[in-house]
Amino acid sequence: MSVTIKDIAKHAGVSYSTVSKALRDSPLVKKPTKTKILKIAEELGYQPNVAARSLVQKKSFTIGVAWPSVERVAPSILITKINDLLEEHSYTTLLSINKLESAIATFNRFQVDAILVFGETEEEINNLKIQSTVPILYYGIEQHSSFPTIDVNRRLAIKIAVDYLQTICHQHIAFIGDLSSTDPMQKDKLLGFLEAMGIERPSDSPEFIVPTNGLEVHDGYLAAKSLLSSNKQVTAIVSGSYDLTRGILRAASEIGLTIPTDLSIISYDNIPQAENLDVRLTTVGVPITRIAQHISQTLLTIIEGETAENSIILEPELSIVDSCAPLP
Amino acid sequence: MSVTIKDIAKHAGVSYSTVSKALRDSPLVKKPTKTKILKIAEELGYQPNVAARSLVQKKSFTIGVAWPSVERVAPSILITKINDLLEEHSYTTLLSINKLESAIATFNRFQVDAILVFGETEEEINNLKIQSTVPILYYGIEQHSSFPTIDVNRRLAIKIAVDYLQTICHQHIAFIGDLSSTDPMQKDKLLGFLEAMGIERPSDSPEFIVPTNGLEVHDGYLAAKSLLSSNKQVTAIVSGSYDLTRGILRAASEIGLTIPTDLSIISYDNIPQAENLDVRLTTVGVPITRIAQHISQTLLTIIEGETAENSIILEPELSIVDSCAPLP
DNA sequence: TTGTATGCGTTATCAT
DNA sequence: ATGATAACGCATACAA
Repeated sequence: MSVTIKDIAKHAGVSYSTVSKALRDSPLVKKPTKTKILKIAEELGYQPNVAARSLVQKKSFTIGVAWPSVERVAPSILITKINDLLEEHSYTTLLSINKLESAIATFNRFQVDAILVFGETEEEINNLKIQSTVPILYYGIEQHSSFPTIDVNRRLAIKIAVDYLQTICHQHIAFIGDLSSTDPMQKDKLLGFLEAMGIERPSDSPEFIVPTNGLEVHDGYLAAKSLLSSNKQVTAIVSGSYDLTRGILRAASEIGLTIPTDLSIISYDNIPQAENLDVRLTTVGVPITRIAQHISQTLLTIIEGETAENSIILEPELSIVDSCAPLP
Repeated sequence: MSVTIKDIAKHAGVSYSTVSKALRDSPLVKKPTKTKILKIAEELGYQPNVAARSLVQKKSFTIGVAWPSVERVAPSILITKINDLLEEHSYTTLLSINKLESAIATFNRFQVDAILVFGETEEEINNLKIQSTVPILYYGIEQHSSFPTIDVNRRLAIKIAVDYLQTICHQHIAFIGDLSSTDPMQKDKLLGFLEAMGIERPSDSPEFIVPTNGLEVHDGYLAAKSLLSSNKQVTAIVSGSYDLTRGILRAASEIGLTIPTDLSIISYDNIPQAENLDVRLTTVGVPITRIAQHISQTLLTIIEGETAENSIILEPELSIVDSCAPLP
């Protein structure tokens, strides 16, 4: 049986409403009584009952995150960041790994203050039978006007990378990316490459588009190995993800290519580079901290009831460092 | 504003206590009224308020999962399975990625019925300041008597693998595993290898212990490449994880070794092998479905208030298939 | 400054 | 078979 404010009241010899005020640090209660009550609460290991509180306040200070694909690594870093930011505003995040439909139902029953949905396709969202009382924010689907959405412009990111390579005189530029799944995020990157290179269909220029079988380091390694061992005169590679890039670097070093002298690389990326690589990577993308800030800010806004702007698209930045050099 | 049983009552022209009974499918209410009420509830998109319910029932039918390290892939498959099993008993799981201390606090405030803690070290657990009203089950720490624990005998698993290889005449057996972190689970596997081989310290026989820099496919690939290119006469490899094994297979095939003719491999593993590899792997470990069943069963038991057996250790199985053959 | 009373949405008990 | 009412833990408007 857990301890309630009434227990504290009994110990302190005051009424339980005084305890309630003291715990909420109300100015309506004298310093001495307040400290005394706080001390007793501490000793008794009091934890406020969210159920009771959210019943009366109609607010739980909790944000539900629907996350059907726990297996994916990239979003998990983002979630951690968002969680930290929301914590600063005294909100807690709770994740559900159920199917989207039942995750939303659960969060509604729990009366969370807002729901964040991660990387579902637009079709899944439109097929939802459920109507949610709680406001929902979607991340990682294509822009759409009928519900609030926040996303990253991946197409433009890759385009920026290619454009930059071209301005520093590269012509034989290859794209290594994962096209094995139906993941729209990965497809978007290819589209950016095609657009920047002025290619209509991938089949028009298959020699410079190297599809991988996944997003792991080894997938990048295999793709780069096959590309670089062939005798195509590639001078630059645009990589679809940080992990793929790590594999590419490994392949290049095995073949004896120096970065950026023999080969330039720009990596799509929005995660901080913890790992110490041989080269500091030139990257393009939206920094993950910026994404996290936007998402948590938007969540707080829609909780306030102010209808936030629908369809926010974050624009990528090119961060030029060492893995990329102009052609003579 | 969300719809309550009172709203339904108004629409149906009955008292709200009747609605409550109807929704809970009580036999105390007539068929016609029941169906009518259910229909209205459906139309109005009614979702029961967990706060109110758990306040009076002192039960939320929810299990909190403390999961501070979202980034790791292996446990996520396990969580998904546990979630499915609990769902069959009409329990919902909610994950928290906060630090253990605040995750437990949150779950206590939410009055979840039980908490499952994933892969913390014993030290962290002993340092917890917080006292939890809610029963806690720990997974993936060393056995300990003072709180309920469930874990897998990894040491024995690797030992079984080595023993088996020795009975089929292998002598030059190598171990490839991740020793880069302080993860006790990985250390345990090494201990099993040392024990089975009769080695005191790793430094006594460094040529057959190949540490990797992580648990990814590529880490296994690199380790195997260096091991197999050297001229040590290794006839069998015991691998610390499924991903490492994938890398090892890749390296072997590049070098031109046929499995199991030229090289036997036993992989530690407790995940189902979705991927189609060239060889069906001989594995050792506790099947993940069995782990999930034990965990969810134990959770339900401790919720009932029956003090479950402390420190359950699941014993591994050897599953002999194709990647392993006797030496002539 | 402190105490009393009311209501949040639901279940459960009791009366009709 | 249905309705009225108390109780769960808490916040808050109001009374003292």
